[in-house]
Amino acid sequence: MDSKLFNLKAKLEVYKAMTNGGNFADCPVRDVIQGISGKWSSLLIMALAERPYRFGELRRLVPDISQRMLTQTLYDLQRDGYVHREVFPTKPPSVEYSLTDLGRSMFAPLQMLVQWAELNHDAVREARAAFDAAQA
Amino acid sequence: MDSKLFNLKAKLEVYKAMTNGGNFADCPVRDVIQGISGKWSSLLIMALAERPYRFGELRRLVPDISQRMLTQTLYDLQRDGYVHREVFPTKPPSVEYSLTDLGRSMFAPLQMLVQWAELNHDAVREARAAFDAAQA
DNA sequence: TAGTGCTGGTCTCTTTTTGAGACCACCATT
DNA sequence: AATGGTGGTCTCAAAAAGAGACCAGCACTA
Repeated sequence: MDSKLFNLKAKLEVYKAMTNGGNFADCPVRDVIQGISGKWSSLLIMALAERPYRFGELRRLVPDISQRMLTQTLYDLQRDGYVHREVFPTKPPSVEYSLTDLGRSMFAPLQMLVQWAELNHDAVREARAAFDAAQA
Repeated sequence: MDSKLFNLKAKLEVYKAMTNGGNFADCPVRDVIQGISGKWSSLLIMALAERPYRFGELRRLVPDISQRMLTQTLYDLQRDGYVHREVFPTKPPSVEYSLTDLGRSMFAPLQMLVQWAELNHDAVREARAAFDAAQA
């Protein structure tokens, strides 16, 4: 099998899905991507990929998230099926958040992006500095 | 038990995982991820990965983006080094946006996420429906 | 017994971000 | 002379996010 041809075909398939046949509005990929492209979503998924966390642990782990946004982002992730929420009847009741199978399967490609970010953050910062210098 | 020490250890573990060995003060992954996690960023990168586009083409391609957000998102992507902006001295002057090498290298892992989204958007939609039904 | 802290939130208010749409100069076509 | 396409900016309203007060329940402490 010709791997280049295969890649091209896969690529075209992806574009087709992305564009919903030429229409970028009402596209399922967009629907899914937007669900995880919030400011805190990917961060929380990365944290929960390591191990389950409780609400207060996450709050302390990500010090600059407001309690309100933590509640809401976890709610949204739970709604989309990435995160499982379990209440334990301890006193006081504790709530544990963990990734579902769907969440874990989504984390695999997300991790690629994280690795890219780690490798290329210098290039991005340099581009930013160069752009700002050129603007001034 | 020393809860402060425990929390600090957990913190370091997670950020180590996220940054693949980096430290907390300079968390590059978050910086980079947030640059492409906007509502329109990934969408425009996906479009420009196909071929260069002009401003008006992009506007028609993504009908529900406002002109203001298109301008701003392209500006941000250009600043971070993902997108190249070239003005052609035609009459009226036309502006072409294209991915840089950095942008193309970033699109590779982003594409993984897009493929995942294409394969799993049914699962996500079902999770959403089930969750909403359970809430009602 | 009264205070203090920890649990996981909700509620309100303010600030930031986004969206909708008017407006702009320039030029070609009709 | 009017119309439409070029790539924007500007203003104002709406939506989203941030800051911080507040809550009930229980455990520990003074």
